[in-house]
Amino acid sequence: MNYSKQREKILDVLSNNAVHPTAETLLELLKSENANIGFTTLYRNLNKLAQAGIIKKIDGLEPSAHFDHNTYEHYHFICEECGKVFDIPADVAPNLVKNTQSATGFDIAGHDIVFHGVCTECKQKKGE
Amino acid sequence: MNYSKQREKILDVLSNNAVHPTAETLLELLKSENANIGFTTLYRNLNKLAQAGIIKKIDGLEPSAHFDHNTYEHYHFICEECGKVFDIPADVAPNLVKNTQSATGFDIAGHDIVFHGVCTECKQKKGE
DNA sequence: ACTAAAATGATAATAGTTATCACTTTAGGA
DNA sequence: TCCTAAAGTGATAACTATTATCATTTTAGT
Repeated sequence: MNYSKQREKILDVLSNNAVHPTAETLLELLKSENANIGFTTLYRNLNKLAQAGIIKKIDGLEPSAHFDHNTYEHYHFICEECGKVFDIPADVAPNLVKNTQSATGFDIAGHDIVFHGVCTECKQKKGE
Repeated sequence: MNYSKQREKILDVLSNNAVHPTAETLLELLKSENANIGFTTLYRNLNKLAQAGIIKKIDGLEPSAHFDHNTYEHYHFICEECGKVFDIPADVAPNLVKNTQSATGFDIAGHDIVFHGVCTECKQKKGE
């Protein structure tokens, strides 16, 4: 990754504004500091930095929502190879809501855990 | 919520295809069963059913991604009132990845927990 | 059956993001 | 220091997933 003035500025603004901005918010922040960076460049650099592990991207891991007939509590795993979504039993995270509620004092209405990685089947295929 | 032929069919297909389909996949499934339901109707009903708690919507809870300079492990809480994102310490879910890995055998490359609800500040405002 | 409320679906619009591509910048030799 | 290939930029267009609009149809209770 070569140096670029723009990327440095983006990282700088991001470091000094740890408020989990969206790309849009970042664009405004950059503009207010007279750094007119095109949104293409912003998106490109955010993705590049996230891929390099320098920043973290918080999202649903996928653009489109999935729908589920099972409304009992459970979580999800999205396979990066085949794109399939698997159910994860809720007991992998016991007392999660209780712990979080007492740690923060927030009213928690709901939550989702999304894992991503490689499922058993695709793991085997890759090993072949 | 009044009865509708279309909604019944959507629920039917969803129940018999517990593979967490996206709206697009559902549309294809419906078409393959000769139920030509417009995508507007599909989206409307999926949202309606999710709101009624009959099905579950799996997504990132927000359309746009947020970026975070802190790459240490932590989770997120999105306030439904003010839209702010708060950090949640990782220790609310001890051994989460280990538990999930041993429960499934999948290779877990990463995960995210997103809580939603009402933050302390907005809770107070609502109480006033 | 009559009617108001609810639902449909075609069309258009929107949001957030990625693709394209001509131009510019960077970085490491010769 | 200058040359060049690789990397980066940014304007424009495109794309994907989803919601808004609204005339038409269906539902359900008198």
